[in-house]
Amino acid sequence: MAEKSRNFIEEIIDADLKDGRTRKVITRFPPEPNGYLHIGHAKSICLNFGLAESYKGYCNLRFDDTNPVKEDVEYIEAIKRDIEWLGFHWENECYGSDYFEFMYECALTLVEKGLAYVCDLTAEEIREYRGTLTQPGKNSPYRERSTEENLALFQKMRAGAFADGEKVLRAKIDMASPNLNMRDPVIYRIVHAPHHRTGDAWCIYPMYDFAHPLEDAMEAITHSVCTMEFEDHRPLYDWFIENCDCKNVPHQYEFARLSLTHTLMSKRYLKKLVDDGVVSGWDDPRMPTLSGVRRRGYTPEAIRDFAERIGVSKANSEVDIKLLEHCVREDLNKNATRLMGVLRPLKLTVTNYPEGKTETFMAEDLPGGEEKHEVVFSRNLFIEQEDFMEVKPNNKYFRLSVGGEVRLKNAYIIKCESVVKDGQGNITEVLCTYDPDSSTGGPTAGRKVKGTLHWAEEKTALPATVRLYDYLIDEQGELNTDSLTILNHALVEPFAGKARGRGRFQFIRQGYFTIDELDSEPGTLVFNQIVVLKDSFAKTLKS
RNA sequence: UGGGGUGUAGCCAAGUGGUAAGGCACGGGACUUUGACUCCCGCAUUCGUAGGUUCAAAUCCUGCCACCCCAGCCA
Repeated sequence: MAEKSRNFIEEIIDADLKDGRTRKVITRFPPEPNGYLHIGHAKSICLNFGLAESYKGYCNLRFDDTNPVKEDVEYIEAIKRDIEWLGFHWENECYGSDYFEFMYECALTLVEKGLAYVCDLTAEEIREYRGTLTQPGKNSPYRERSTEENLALFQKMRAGAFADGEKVLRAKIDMASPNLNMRDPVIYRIVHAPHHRTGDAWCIYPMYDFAHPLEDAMEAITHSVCTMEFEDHRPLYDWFIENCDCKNVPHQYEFARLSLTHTLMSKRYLKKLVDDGVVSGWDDPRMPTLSGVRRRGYTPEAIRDFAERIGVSKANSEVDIKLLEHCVREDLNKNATRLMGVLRPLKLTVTNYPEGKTETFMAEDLPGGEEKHEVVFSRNLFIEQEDFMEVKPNNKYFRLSVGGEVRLKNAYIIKCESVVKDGQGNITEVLCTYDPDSSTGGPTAGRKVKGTLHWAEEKTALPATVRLYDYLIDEQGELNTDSLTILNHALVEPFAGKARGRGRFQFIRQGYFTIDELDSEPGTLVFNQIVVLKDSFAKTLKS
């Protein structure tokens, strides 16, 4: 049995700790409050909070709210709820906007050092001056303004003297750098829009590249872990830390973001699904959001286990969603209360069982477990339509057919004697006899029969609405609107009533059904079916 | 065709000069009052590729190939 290997970031930290560069590990999880967290964020959350946990440091939750037009307080609460649900605790709840004054001071420092200037070029002109991937850019005509003029102009920007887009503050670095991020990046832009936290206190807002390192420095972050696309922003990150004379020197490290097969995770698409009404909201059980999979019955333990298993590396990869499903099943299998349920009821009458008689059997909550609940048996039952065929198709058929025997789980072995049909020839009822000695502990309890069926008793079973969330995309890769939501009625054992709102249970064979904790509709169950958003659907959204 | 990054099994991923961990998936078998679970067994003579160094290379060197990211006043 091999030891759990350390990921490359842990090795960096080990080295930093060893040679004294770091005394206490401080990380941060810095979402922009512009959408809900999804499984991809879970990887980052587990990494950042997990690192802090295992090195006995701490992790801050920081809302990177430097762009007022995209952000909203609605998302802040949702994000906090999801992180807590995953089981992590932040040391400090921070906001980039809390540091606006500090960032402004830093910008002033850069201006005073001659390392930043106010530029009057339009957005289009800046793009033209930036050059291309293969050609160097050229200097802005405003690049050589005097420090005094820059100071005055920047202060006027803050004071609201200019309209949106009229001027920007830029870092003076190198317009010929092969790294486009270093070609005099914009660090402040004018946005006359109310900010969800600072209101109209500001009309200039710092850009990510400028704000992020300063936020990290402000919070004494030691290891600023982000995704690969920021790798070539690192020289800029270091440039700001150095030139703004930061006391704390954080370092940025990058890892590959999570990509899952059959799943779309960009906020842009998820937001479109919500805005277009394709789903009922960010927490629709078909969504790959944390709030969505939570409603689908995923557990935080399963997600954390998944994050652990996929590892952390720099290789861009696509993880098979089967691994996520495996983690969920494994956790559910250990902890999910077992109940029986019948989705599409087919009447079953035990003809040799006395009318009016009932018996109570004990059913294990978990296989082999101590906890049990009662199930009532009588002459009048229901089984799943799918579990019956008048004529068995072959010898690999494990369910009930005329002349065949099966066990009703937790109860008796029954034999199908005949069926009742309606005028159209549809089977409306199955007539069976039972073996009175075959219940648990009985003389013939050990008899081997082909299969075991779930069942529900006519009078004691609870009706419930089961919502089957099916694939958004059919096998041909086309959007199948008919399958979006299928409502079914089901009968479940009385125990379901007690479990409602907290329990999870395994249902029938293939899937896990969970009790929807967030749905207000009583007795609503959600079929644990993963949402599939195939590439073709991504194309549909793009067009 | 500028810069940055990544290539180990169908999918992730360890491995840091001493002869390819582990998980998922998959296949076979045992067990079973869930066709589930559990338990066994199998699954890379080879690490993108071509050379080189070495007693020894996935690991070091050189060339080549493939894929990802960057030209927002988004993050």
